Amino acid sequence: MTDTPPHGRTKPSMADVAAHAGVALGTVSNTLNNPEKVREATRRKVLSSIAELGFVRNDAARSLAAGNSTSVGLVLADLGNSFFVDIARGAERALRRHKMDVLIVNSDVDPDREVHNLELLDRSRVAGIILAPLDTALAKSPHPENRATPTVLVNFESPSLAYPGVTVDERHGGALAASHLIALGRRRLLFVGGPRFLTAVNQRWEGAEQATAAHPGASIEILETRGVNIRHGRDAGRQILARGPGTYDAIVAASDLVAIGLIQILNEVPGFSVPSDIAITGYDNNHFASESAIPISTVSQPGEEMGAVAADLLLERIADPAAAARSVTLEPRLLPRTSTLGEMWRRD
Amino acid sequence: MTDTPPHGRTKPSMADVAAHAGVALGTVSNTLNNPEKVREATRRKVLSSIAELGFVRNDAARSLAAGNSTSVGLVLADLGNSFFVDIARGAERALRRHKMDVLIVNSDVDPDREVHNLELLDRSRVAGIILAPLDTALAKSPHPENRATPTVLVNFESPSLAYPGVTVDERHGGALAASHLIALGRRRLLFVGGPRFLTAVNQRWEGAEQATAAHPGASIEILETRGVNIRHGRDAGRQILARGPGTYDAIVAASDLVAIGLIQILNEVPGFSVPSDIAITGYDNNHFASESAIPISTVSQPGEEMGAVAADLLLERIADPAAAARSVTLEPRLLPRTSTLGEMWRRD
DNA sequence: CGCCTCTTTTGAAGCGCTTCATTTAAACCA
DNA sequence: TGGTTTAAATGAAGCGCTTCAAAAGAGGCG
Repeated sequence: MTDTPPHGRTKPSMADVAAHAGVALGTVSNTLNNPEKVREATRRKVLSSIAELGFVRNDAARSLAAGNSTSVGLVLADLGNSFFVDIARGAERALRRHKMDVLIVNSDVDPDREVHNLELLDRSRVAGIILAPLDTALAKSPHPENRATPTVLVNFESPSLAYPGVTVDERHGGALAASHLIALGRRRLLFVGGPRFLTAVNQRWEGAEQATAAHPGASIEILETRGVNIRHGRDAGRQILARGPGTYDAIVAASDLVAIGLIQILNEVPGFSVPSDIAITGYDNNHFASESAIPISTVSQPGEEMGAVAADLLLERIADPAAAARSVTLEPRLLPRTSTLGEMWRRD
Repeated sequence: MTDTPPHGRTKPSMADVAAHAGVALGTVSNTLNNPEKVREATRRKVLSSIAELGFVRNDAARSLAAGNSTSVGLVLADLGNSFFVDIARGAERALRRHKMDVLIVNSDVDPDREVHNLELLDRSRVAGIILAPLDTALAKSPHPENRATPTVLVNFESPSLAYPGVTVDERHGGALAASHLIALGRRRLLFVGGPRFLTAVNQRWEGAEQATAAHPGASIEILETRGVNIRHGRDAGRQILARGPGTYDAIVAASDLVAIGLIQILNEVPGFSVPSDIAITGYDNNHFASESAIPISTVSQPGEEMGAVAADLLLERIADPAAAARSVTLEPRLLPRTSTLGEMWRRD
């Protein structure tokens, strides 16, 4: 009945607000962006007009005019993987301190979508991009060596070191697991994981191998799997049983999921048990690693910290795009639990 | 040394491309948006200039000028919860068919951040928003009844039905679980979950209660917990043991995590086992529900379908914002597994 | 009261694009 | 070949904002 602003129909612009408040366009802009430049009375007038009209600033116009953006894009390889969610959380935490927002795009393990998402963010003119690919997918990117948008890599090293990046020392992680088992008195180790062409898997294996080699009397073999999911762990478990229980007294699994699969199969054998007969370590500190029936000793990747460090590197890069790319390597941490320590370890 | 375009320095604009190709600005635009209006030869010239200069269209400018956007915002309550990731996947699948992109923002269970994220997307002038809140958080939104951006709700019903929405029939899910247990011959049921003020939990309980009431001879009690994580399941398990094993012969857990916790505790008791002594159902079809040592019978929420339906509703709304809000309720599905069927059920 | 300084406010230019009324070139037909 | 259609290309207007030089207003002081 009245002529109150229509309900969310046409979105009011700054000009509408200015007219309604009886001030100039620039004053509205200042009220929002440089309030200290606007007299108290004026500011109040403007703010109440904004409220009354339900004005919402158009960020597309803002960033076009200002030539910068306050959002950062985060390209994640797989939202189903909690490691990437941790990265997102860490990045968000760090960026929120600088009043920046995070837009996440999910590539869902598909390299084509990763490229598409990268392009999407380029077009959107976000302030910067944090790219967390799955292994070697970046190679497929169209402008791998020279992206216009400031970019930081997580979990994968730029072959040319053209980008700043955050990685975790996978070799050290593998070594940590093997050393832990050896320290517990185990001698006949087996590494379970694959495929080997996955950089992370291969480095974990190399680390485990080296650590074992450094210890006379200990030996390690490898059982290559086709993936690192629970299913692959179960398959591997059956193969191990076929080789005869007692062939190995410890397993370094390439992932927590593999470890869970192994335990499910091995624990089915009467009179055989984890960890007394075979101690097992996982990798990733998957949420369920600590929650499963037999809490799994694991190597923890500092996902949140990686995200936070990546955010910091990105902010540096945005501030000075010309500076040399700085790379950070974080150390994984061993979290011993029941699957190696047995009853010595209790939850909580 | 040469004056080739500087490496990713200043981003070339359409005007640069036009100059380089020796055509008018509008022609470049047409090459990109209405190629059929441009002569073959011209188009090629433009395209090669684009490639040569490394031109990337500025979407902020595009959507400002065009007055529309090709991205949809997805506000997720908790990326750590695979249910929400499923929703994202479904929405993406549906929107990709219409060449629309999805930007995800994570509220991380914080209602304030949810509001902030909503505002962020409003400002970004995305084409529409799919909001998947955790329970009743929407009530905190500043303009709950009248958002300017087309919005669709997932997993939570708009109190005033002002928005289209997709929900799942939680009551039916609870009934499904209870009926299943009763059909297996169980009679002394217990519902474990909480807190009750969570709509979903309460409705699951109501459904279970009604289904049980419909069956003479069967009874159901409730054990309210403070949350629906594994920890809460373990706590509840200890309480149940304190009441004496045998008090109940079946449990309807409000979530898979609770079910896992319960099983961990109950299975520790010698001579007592799931499901022979107590059958247990979970809820959510969490990824680990089928992968845990005792695969858990569960009620599956069609997360991906919910996301896809939400996307369709949103597209409808974008096309005709004035149309009445349409709401869709999907039915959950019971997935019987070992935790109720025992050895009758085998993985795969 | 008048002059000078500091604070506010103004409004036009321009960010990079889409659109569309015009102009120009090509194609067709008698 | 001249006139008419149709296809292609042009370029100015304008999307909603930030910026900034310039104008206006407010104080301050002798």
